[in-house]
Amino acid sequence: MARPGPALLKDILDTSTPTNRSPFSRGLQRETKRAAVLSCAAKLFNTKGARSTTLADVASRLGLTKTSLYYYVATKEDLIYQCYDANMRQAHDQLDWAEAAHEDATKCLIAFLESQINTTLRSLDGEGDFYAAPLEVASLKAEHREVLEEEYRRLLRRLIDLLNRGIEAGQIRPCNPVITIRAIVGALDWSFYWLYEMPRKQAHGVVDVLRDLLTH
Amino acid sequence: MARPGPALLKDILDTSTPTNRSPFSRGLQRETKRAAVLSCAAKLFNTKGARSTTLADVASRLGLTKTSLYYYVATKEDLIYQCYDANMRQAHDQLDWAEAAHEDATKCLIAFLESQINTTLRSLDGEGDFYAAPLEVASLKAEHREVLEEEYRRLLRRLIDLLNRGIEAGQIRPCNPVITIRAIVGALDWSFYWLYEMPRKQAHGVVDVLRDLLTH
DNA sequence: CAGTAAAAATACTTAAAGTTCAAATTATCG
DNA sequence: CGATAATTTGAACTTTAAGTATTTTTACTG
Repeated sequence: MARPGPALLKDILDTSTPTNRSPFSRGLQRETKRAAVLSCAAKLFNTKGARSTTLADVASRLGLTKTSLYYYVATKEDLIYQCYDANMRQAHDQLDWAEAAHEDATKCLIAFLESQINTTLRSLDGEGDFYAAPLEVASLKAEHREVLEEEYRRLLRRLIDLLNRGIEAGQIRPCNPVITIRAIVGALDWSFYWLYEMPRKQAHGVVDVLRDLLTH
Repeated sequence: MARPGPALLKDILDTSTPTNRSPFSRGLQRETKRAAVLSCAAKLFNTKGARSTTLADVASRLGLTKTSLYYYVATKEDLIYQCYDANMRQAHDQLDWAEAAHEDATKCLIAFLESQINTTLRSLDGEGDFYAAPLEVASLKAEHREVLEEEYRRLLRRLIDLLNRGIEAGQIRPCNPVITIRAIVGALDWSFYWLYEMPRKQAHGVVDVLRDLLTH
């Protein structure tokens, strides 16, 4: 897997403009950098596995020493958790957004899938967004795992609800909503890998395929 | 996740019958035990992640010390690889079997999905079979990872081919075969988790749902 | 029952990677 | 510029778990 070019932390931030030296800039930069740490870690996690990625790996790609990471995260477990949690939050946010934009349940579901695919694609292209495939949730401490699993179940419930409404409205053909949603979300969880090896044009058509599968 | 009861290695083998003391019994027992080691490891990998599971964890559940495991596997990496590889082989075997049993491409595809689901269910119920969700392939050494990924791609190609034939025959409605197969296989890769929390009766109906999704 | 090979245990070494701490550097602002 | 706070670092420290050498136990065989 070809990795995007180096993403040194100092290159991410533009400290030459006055804006970034405003009274708030300190805090802003810190949060921006924190996000950059998560994003960088997420990419490495996708490439070589979260548990096998060392903090030195992450630091090195950011042009830092591993000690410096502790300025942004408490522990490695915390780093993994934060990555997964950021993705869960983003998924819920995107669903919120889709629900606000579409009265129609089917359209809403499709819009959500589209935004998820787009996030993953932007992550692959190194365009700010990041996506960490939640493959190693099971390795987290119970306290973290349970939070994520609860949010995951809540997402499933929301999607199942939309699917049911789509079926009731006659837009989506009758199917077992639980299993159908599991299949779709399962596909999305792995999408990092298969979208990578797909021409971008085709990748953007994935949503159409999913829509056809559901509605026709 | 409730774990099945202890599966001590000595309890797995019945050494009281003459059959197991045949000239070949030594070799047979060794292979049986090796399989038991893989099976036990696979279950723990599913529960707490492959990389986070220690050899001591595996050994302890088998009623052994971790040193003894080295009698059956070369390294921990080897253990993980063997688990994943066993699953890949089994998938191909099951597909071979399905192809031998069904001339019809659609029936063959469905039969394969059914056997995969059944394997996972038997694994969950501790009935001999085992399934290790291949979530941490990315963490393996390139040499191991590449073998598995090649076999994975080969499986995808075989399934896509079946799907195409089913579409040509008019049994499966037109769809993008690459993405559809990715979704199905993605769903299967996670099935360990969602089948677990599903009533067994419903779980056995998963194949019907998938069939409906493809054919109607 | 004794000899022999397989299987497992004990005790140990080692390596890697997570984590801490005090010191040094850098940036901000009066 | 000089004080102060934010950021980063180097160098240890700690822990954990993989892996090894050796011995002991167990089970088969003649």
